[in-house]
Parts: sequence; C-alpha cells; structure tokens
Amino acid sequence: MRLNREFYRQNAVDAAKGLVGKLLVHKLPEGTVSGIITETEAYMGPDDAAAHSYRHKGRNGRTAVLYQDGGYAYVFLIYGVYHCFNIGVNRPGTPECVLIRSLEPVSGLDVINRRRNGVAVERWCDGPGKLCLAFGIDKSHNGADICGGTLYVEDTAMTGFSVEASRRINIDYAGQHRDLPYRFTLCYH
DNA sequence: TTCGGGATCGTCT
DNA sequence: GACGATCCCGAAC
Repeated sequence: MRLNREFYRQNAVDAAKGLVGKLLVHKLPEGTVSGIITETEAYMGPDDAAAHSYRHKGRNGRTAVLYQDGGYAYVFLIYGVYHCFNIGVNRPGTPECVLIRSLEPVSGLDVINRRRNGVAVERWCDGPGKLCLAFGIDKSHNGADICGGTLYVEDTAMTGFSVEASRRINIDYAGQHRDLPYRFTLCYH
C-alpha cells in the first residue's frame, strides 16, 4: 500500500522515524527497482542550523519545493558530483524534509547491478549518493510528487526490527544542532 | 560579478 | 586515512 499525502504531513523527525523499514519504489523504463529504507535523517527547517532551509535560506531558489505540501521530492547536487534524495514533509509553509541515506535492495536487482557497474552488492545503496545512482534519481526528480506517479514509498508488513536514533552525518557546521539525534537506522532484532 | 563551500564517493597510499 | 572530482547556490563585494 502506497503512503498517502497525509503520511507526509507530519514533522520531519516523526516522518524520518516512520520511513525506516518502508519500501522505496521507482519505476524506471528498464524496470522497477525497490528497496527497504534502512537509514534516514530529519532536517527540521528554519530553526535547524543543519538544514538547507535554515532561516528560510533559499526560499525562492533551491529549497522552494520544501514550502509545498508534504510528499514532494527535494533532490540536490552535492560536491558537484552526487545527488541527495529527500522527501519534503509537513504542511505548506513548513520547509522540513527527510534525507534518505541508505537502502537494502529488494527488487530490480539486475537493473541496479547494471547501474552500479560492478560494485559489490552490499555497497549498491549504502549511502545517499549511491542510492541515487542505483535508483536513477537526479535533479530531474526535484519537485516530483511522491504520492503518485513513478517514485513513491510503500508500507510494508515488516516486523522484528527497531529504529535507533543517533547523530547526523557530516553537519559539523551546524553548531549546537550538530549533536541532535535526528538520524534513524534500522536494527533487526 | 565573483567567491566559497558543501547532507559524498571511489581511489590511492 | 586522505584527497580530488566538479557544479550549483547563496552571500558578499
């Protein structure tokens, strides 16, 4: 069952927690790929110094898409090389988002393998840049509706895991917000 | 108009 | 463990 708009109308911390263990699906021309979300990070908007939308920075530029309703993709280029895939959450005017940091591939493994070009299986999607390569996500998906179309998240019947919170990665610039427990990882029992 | 730096990854030592 | 690739946005001049 596909997660609907209402799911994405919650704050980024709750959404980030809730997305762990769910299934990310992308229907590509070559075939459908999917994977269990195993790691996320919450970016809490204007008050969060780690967030791109801190103090409403980029409101009319890069982060404009985050001001829409929840459930739209925010994709940006990092270090001029890789892409990072986020899902905008919360209601219109509240620019929060969830960064998808890693996945465990489930289907479309042949497609992913081709895209990842010889990399070991366990390295296919174990980072935000890597999963974008594996799933064919790039800037053209910025603003894409996650509630319809070809890129979306499905609920799963998965049980037997817990969600662990820890500090976010590579945001040392964020001062006092650097150590907030806004990173969520899946742990099998 | 320029300038600085980044929510990364793969390769090299 | 360290570094280079390489582009876009935002801030400052």
